[in-house]
Amino acid sequence: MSQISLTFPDGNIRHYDAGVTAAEVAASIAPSLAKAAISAQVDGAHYDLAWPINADAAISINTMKDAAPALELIRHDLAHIMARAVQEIWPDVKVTIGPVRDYGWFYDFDREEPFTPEDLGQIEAKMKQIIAARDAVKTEVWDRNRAVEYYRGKGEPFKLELLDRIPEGQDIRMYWHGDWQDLCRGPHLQHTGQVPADAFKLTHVAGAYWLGDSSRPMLQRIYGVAFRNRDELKAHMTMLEEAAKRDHRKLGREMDLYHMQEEAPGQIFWHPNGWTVYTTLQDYMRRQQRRGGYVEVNTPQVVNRVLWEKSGHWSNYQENMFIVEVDEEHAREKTINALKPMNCPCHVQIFNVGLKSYRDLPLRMAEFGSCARYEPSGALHGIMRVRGFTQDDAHIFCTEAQIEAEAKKFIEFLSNIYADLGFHNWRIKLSTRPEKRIGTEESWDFAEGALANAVTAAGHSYEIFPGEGAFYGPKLEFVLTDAIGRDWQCGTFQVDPNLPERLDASYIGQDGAKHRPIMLHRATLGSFERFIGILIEEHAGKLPMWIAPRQVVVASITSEADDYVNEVVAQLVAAGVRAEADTRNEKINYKVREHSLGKVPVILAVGHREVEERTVSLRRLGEKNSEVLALADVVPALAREATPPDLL
RNA sequence: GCUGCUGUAGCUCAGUGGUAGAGCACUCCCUUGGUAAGGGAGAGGUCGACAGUUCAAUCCUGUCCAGCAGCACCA
Repeated sequence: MSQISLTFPDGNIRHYDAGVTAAEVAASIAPSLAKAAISAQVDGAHYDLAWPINADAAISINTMKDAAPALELIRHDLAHIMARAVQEIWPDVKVTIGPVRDYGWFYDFDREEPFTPEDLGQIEAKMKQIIAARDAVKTEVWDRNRAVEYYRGKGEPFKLELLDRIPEGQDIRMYWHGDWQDLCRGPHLQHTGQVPADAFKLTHVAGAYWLGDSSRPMLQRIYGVAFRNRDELKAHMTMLEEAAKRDHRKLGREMDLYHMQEEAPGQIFWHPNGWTVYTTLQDYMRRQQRRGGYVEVNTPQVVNRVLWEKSGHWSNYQENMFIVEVDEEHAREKTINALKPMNCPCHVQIFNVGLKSYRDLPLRMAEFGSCARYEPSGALHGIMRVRGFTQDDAHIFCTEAQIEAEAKKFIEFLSNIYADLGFHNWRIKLSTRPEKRIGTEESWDFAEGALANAVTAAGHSYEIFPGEGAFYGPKLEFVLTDAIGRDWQCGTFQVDPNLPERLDASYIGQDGAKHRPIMLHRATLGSFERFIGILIEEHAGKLPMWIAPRQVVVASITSEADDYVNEVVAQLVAAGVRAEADTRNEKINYKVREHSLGKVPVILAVGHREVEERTVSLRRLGEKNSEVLALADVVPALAREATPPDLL
């Protein structure tokens, strides 16, 4: 038998017979390690302790202390244990797949009746029994025909389909614990008892399409979370509770920012507080765009279908558009219009008026464009995914050679704005050519290269999402994460040679001939609605002072201070601060509590003492202590704090 | 759009086949109180909408609407 050399993390090299398992390697080092071992990394790949190692490799033995592999194994094995538990309780349920995901796993089942919350309790109890049984786990490599026979005999159509999808030549591995088996590539723990029985929880059931395809059957997906021990599980549950407190839908109500109601699903009734946030942000963006070399325009809401036919939206986007039929006088047929779902076709109309010269390029045309999209009902989510929204949209008409510089300029523009708004953790995705696309390979190479170079030149990195680009060109997406870890695309930068072509945009080049411009679609915040939602969650409602709708509340401690309260408010308002008086007949405790819950950044309390001394007692949101300051000093200081960062 | 769940006062939620309750919020009164809920009284609901079953429906059934969790969608 041939020998192989395994290199350990400390640089040691040991020699073993080829085919040695990680379990044997661990045993050769120390009995304690053999006992603690759960898996190994072999040349970076995650290996089951029982798999043979056939060639020289770098190896390290994993124990429960290695969080990533430990969690992977625990969650993975729990998926199998759950599937077994379900089949033991309901033998006719068909099993499908059950991958590991953030914080846990899920498994999809095919069953007539829905799983109920009580069922989850029953499944959990059964899982604990399986764990307590400490059934040994074994993996076998099966011949394809045998596996097909087996699943045919058992009547597991989904497994048969999975087998079909395993490429010829790849091992078909069967995973066993007790009498139960599942098709699985592993790796696994050595026995079910290695899974902590008190550190997992089944969380919820939801529908999910088989293989993610909406034309396939809908299965029932059971989600679970799992950790290495009870404390980690508890910490996770606490984290979820904290995240729920940041939910913009809850905070939006508590801060009296907006509401929604069923007569206008997916649309927002902005209250005075919310509209203050909105307009503050919009004013800020308008200043930024002016500085950034944009011109601002405004275009119609209701546009005849003829334009949408030309732009291609009518054939590609119609089911997402609000169609408006108008019975015009004297017209033989109804006129069909659509609310604009995007601003781009209208911007091209402006570009197309008059002749444009190469000297006009790049032409950066911005609009706070109100759009209406008939989003699927199940997609609606608070103010983050709505049917009526306003984009901070712009289209840059330019030449191909200008793409890279414009992209770099935009990334810098966006970085500064995100920083001003308190966002420092965001990612850039580069979506490249999809399968269905137009344009030459050279033009794709060029555009993708220009975007990639621009990101690097602006000092950022990007992740590539192959095939995720639009059919006409690649794009950059700027992604922020919400309170419970969901990603939201906000900024975007897309290269589009298609729409200028369709809508016949052109400019006169240096050579005196007509040329086709490239159009760059770009948005920084994305939509004000979504961005405000993220802003609320990011700051847990404690918005930066300059954005907060009510910046200062001046509260009287005794009604004898009311006149002074009004004087302080008047001075603050005159200095440009959004200040309000609270002279209600309530105790100061009550007022402090209420305005703290309402997320007012600064409360100024005034009583006899402050009236006498012409001071205020200043308390900041989230702080216990207050400080007494001279009114003459406080007004300019707060005015400064309340000023948008670009105006300081 | 699909699967499941939910819809009772402004908010959070009890509850019942015989047309409804709590706490907070709101209004008024008392209280003038020093940094996260002072006390009392009062007002407030077509029990999501529409059908059906029933002597009787907020409760049972059906359809629809909306919300929630996922999935799909998100040029």
